[in-house]
Amino acid sequence: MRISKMNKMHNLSKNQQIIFDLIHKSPEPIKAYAILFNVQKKGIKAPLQVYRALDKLVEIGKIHKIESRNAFIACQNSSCQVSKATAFSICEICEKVTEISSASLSKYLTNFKDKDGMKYSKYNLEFFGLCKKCR
Amino acid sequence: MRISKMNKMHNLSKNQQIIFDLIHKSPEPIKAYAILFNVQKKGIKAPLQVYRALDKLVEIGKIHKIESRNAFIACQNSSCQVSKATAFSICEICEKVTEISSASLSKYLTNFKDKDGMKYSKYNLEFFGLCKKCR
DNA sequence: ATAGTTATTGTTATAATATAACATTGTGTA
DNA sequence: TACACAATGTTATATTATAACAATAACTAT
Ligand SMILES: [Zn+2]
Ligand SMILES: [Zn+2]
Ligand SMILES: [Zn+2]
Ligand SMILES: [Zn+2]
Repeated sequence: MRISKMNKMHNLSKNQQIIFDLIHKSPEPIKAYAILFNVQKKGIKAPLQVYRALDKLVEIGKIHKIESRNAFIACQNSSCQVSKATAFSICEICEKVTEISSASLSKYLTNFKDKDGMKYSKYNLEFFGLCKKCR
Repeated sequence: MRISKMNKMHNLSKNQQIIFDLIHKSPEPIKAYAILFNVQKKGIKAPLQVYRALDKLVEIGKIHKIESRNAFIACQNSSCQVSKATAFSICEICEKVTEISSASLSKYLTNFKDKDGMKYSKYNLEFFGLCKKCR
């Protein structure tokens, strides 16, 4: 039986793979139009092609959007099957972003209840400060 | 001695006041161009006039930007002198946003250290889920 | 195999969000 | 009064993101 080129394990499609590879090798968050510029040599010509791949990659947790920067990074956790509980530290000088994977932080936030006793299904946390190098 | 029209206590300038008033009476986060549309009758004609007022209002903690929505709400805490430690709950259906003021949450996050022992000077947290009405 | 279904791609145009640059006026301070 | 700084006005432009439509590729279930 022939192996499918695209199966249930979220194997990436051509555009998704091209764009993921670029984000993955980028040392800092990369913006949509910077991605577009970089993949034009691979035949991806239009913003929509980029945004569609980004949407999918975010949906399956391979990348995350840094909301305060409108930029994207590869998941550094290898455990974010879904982007529903994310935390990052962002250096305000060099713009380096690190994904925080702290069991106690995620436990605290996942279990957090507001004053009405309400729990939430998803969160995104961005810390700001200066990274080691920039202090 | 004459009382200054604009003093150190962050009294708002004309445009800042107009725009703050609008945001303050808005029941949900409002976007920059919706603000622009609403204040044109008051003589504010250009996006830059809106964005400049927004920048200042954010800086002094009178409003906050909801990053995932590119929209602005008035501070609901009356204690955010500066926008450096913010947390919100966002309903994914009706888009209602509530500012969370939980002493234990802010204490936890303000004191949070990453695995390098690093503390951060600022954070923004957005929780997502369904509000009471939408469940 | 094959029809039906869904995901992905390609393409053009346009919407929505945000800033640059420059000139001018208002305000607080000394 | 002079200086410095904050705020305003204005035009143009940059950046980020989506709408709408058509075509192809891949998966599902007979
Ligand atoms: Zn991740
Ligand atoms: Zn840094
Ligand atoms: Zn506040
Ligand atoms: Zn709701």
